[in-house]
Amino acid sequence: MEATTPLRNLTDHGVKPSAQRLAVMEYLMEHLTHPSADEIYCALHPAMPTLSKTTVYNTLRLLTEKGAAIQLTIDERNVCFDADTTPHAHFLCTRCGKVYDVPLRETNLERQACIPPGFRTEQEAIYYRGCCARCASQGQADC
Amino acid sequence: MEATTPLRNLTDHGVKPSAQRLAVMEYLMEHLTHPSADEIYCALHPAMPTLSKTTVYNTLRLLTEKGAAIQLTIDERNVCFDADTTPHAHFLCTRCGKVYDVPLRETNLERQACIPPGFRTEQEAIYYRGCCARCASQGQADC
DNA sequence: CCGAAGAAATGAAATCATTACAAATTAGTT
DNA sequence: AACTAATTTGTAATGATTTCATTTCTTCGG
Repeated sequence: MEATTPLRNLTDHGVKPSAQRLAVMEYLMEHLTHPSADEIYCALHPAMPTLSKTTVYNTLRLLTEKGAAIQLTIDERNVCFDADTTPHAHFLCTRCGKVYDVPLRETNLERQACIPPGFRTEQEAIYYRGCCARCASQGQADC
Repeated sequence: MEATTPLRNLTDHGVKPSAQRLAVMEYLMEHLTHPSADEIYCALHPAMPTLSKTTVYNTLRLLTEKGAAIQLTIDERNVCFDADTTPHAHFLCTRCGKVYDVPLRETNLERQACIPPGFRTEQEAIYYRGCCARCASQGQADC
């Protein structure tokens, strides 16, 4: 699934490429660490000094609208993004703040809940919160 | 599960009662519509003019820490809250913004994903987004 | 190759949810 | 009543995100 390029990933999802959009897409594909808009901006800005934060926000919205990326609301502090659009869950460590990918046992997630008739599901997400292995081993009493 | 009172719901979860905490808890139990902190504040303020928004935020954090309520991050605009702490999923209609409860087929949600060893899960959530039945029927082309 | 029209990007200012903090109030205890 | 701790209050700060008017690119016909 990493066999595609940032450019193809844009065009395949109907996003007209630009230098900025390519940069954001490339960053997302190379950093599957669920970065926030601000993290992406700060990482890209040195090499692309004219990049504006608004453009990063606009691009991320476009990417999620077109299905080229996923928007995660697992962290109440800020939205973060994932270029891996295949079905998987996420785990937020409330100690270190890191968001981990978690594989799913079944891919047909909709089967899990009884969505009432007439409702049309467009996105689904499974979020876990807790303490990750690293924090648990290094951690204090509450871990 | 609605067989308890706001007062009991507080004390059973180790929350020392106060007029403000009771008011917030009572509002949550009577309005299972997943209100935000601001909605709760605006609803309670007329009858309790000295109530401050900070207290609402503090109380909601306390309630979720003690397990007397659930914090939902399904809406990226603001966190919202649910006094129903039994396992169930949520559906956000991106048209009207309403958050619906969705029953689960299986209650052992952790079985669903492969949480790596050493990770300790403290909360789990299943979120759906899409178009609710009401918006779909009233709705425009995209519904 | 040139210029118009539309699309995209920029940057500054506004918005809005949430938090920080210090002062005031209330509750609990001797 | 007096004292201490817990709670509440209100204002100010923070910080993510959006708005919007202006500027810069693209594209495309002539």
